[in-house]
This record gives sequence, C-alpha cells and structure tokens, in this order.
Amino acid sequence: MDLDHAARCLEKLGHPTRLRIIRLLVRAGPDGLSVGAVKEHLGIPASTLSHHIGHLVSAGLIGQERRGRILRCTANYPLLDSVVTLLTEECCTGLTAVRKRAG
Amino acid sequence: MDLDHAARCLEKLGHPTRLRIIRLLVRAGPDGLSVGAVKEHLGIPASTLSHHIGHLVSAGLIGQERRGRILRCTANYPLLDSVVTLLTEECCTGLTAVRKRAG
DNA sequence: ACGATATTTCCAGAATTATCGAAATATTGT
DNA sequence: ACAATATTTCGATAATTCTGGAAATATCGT
Repeated sequence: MDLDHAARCLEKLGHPTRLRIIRLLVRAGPDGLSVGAVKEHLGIPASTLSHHIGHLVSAGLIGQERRGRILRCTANYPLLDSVVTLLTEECCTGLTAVRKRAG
Repeated sequence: MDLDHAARCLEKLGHPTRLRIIRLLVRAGPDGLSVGAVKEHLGIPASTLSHHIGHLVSAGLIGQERRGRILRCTANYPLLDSVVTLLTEECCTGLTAVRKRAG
C-alpha cells in the first residue's frame, strides 16, 4: 500500500454515497449485501448506484460474487484496514501519537 | 464527526498531492512547515500548491498562522484522528475487528 | 518609498466526475 | 421460448476539479 494507492482508495471513500455503501457492507458482515438490497437502503436510482459500486470495485474496496440473478457485494476488510493503517502511520504519527503515548 | 463531514475530509485526502502535503505536515510535527517549504519538497508550481492547501484548510485538515512573510501550515491532528476513528468504527467494524479480537 | 520575498487570486482550458433515464444483458423459473 | 427480476451499459448533460501562468497582495528590510 503506497501513498498513491491510498489516495485512490481515499478518493473513492470520499463521496457521501460511496461511504454509505461501504458502511452498509461493513455492517452487513462477511456475507455482504446484494446490489438491490443496497439500493433499497440508499434509495437511489439503479444506474447511479451501479456507477458508484463500479468505483469501489475498481479500487478493490469491495468484491462481488454472482449468485444466480443476484450480485452479492462484500467489503474488502483487509484493504480498508490497510488504508486506515497507512493513514494512521504515515499521516497521523505526529502530536496525536505523542499524546497517546503520554496518556 | 458525521458521515458527510468524514466524506468531505476523505475527498480532500484522496488526492496524491494533498495526501503528500498532509504527510509532510504531520511528519514536520506541531510547528508544521511554511508554504514555501512544502513547495520545495513537492516541486510543484506555487499556484497549484496554493489551491490544494486551500482545499485542506477549507476542510479544516490543516491550520495556518502567519509569521511575517511566511505562512506556516500545521496538520490538524485531532481532526485527522477523528476521520481515522470514524473510518475504523463505522466502516471497519466487521470481520477485521472480529479477527483482531480473536487474535 | 522601494525592492525582494512569500503567497494568493484571477483566469482560462482541459479533464474528470456525477447523475439518471432508457436500452441492453444476464439469470431464473415455467 | 418467454416473462420476470437483477444489474449494467449507453448516452447525454451538468457540475466540479485540476492545472499553472500572470497579476495582485502582503510583509519585510533598507
């Protein structure tokens, strides 16, 4: 996970609708949710949703598996974790870290 | 820190140049760096840099304090921490968290 | 006041992103 | 084969973002 890859992930996460999608899928657990279920939750047009999901898939932030007519989306926990880790280690290792160590 | 605010911050962090700026300032510590110093490090035109810094300031991710001719920029550690925290708690509280607890 | 340094604002063009209806594709059950 | 459901792709428009040269602004030292 280099800085550019992290930036690409953060860019995708940095849209309200997409951040909601990620939150939904994370909360849904390892089984994730179908595209249709996400659509129900967010109440946005199918084509708009499909584009946003496409962004997230292209960045690897979510995975997809077809089960019959339904396309199941799951959060890529390890990648999300990597992004958070990089953000923490590379970009938050200043005063806050010192404070935390100091208690 | 609600989801929309977090999305705004992530959007700003989600650009390679801006993520580099943040990293520089975080590593620079509480005193931060002048705009000129950041420009030296990144090697980009002043106006381009100024725009990016403007983005970060508007999102509150960095602060500025004028000292004579020099404008000192500092990372907003608490805000960065809030973003990471929200991302962790709201969006990474799935399998990864379970794994971590399990060891 | 002036010249030098630091940084922003103005301006414009190119590129990218967001939105969503309509049409297309994929899959299932009958 | 057909109707129904699930999802994507197409196509078009509007909006936003990115970039950087040139000009403007701010501050300092003399």
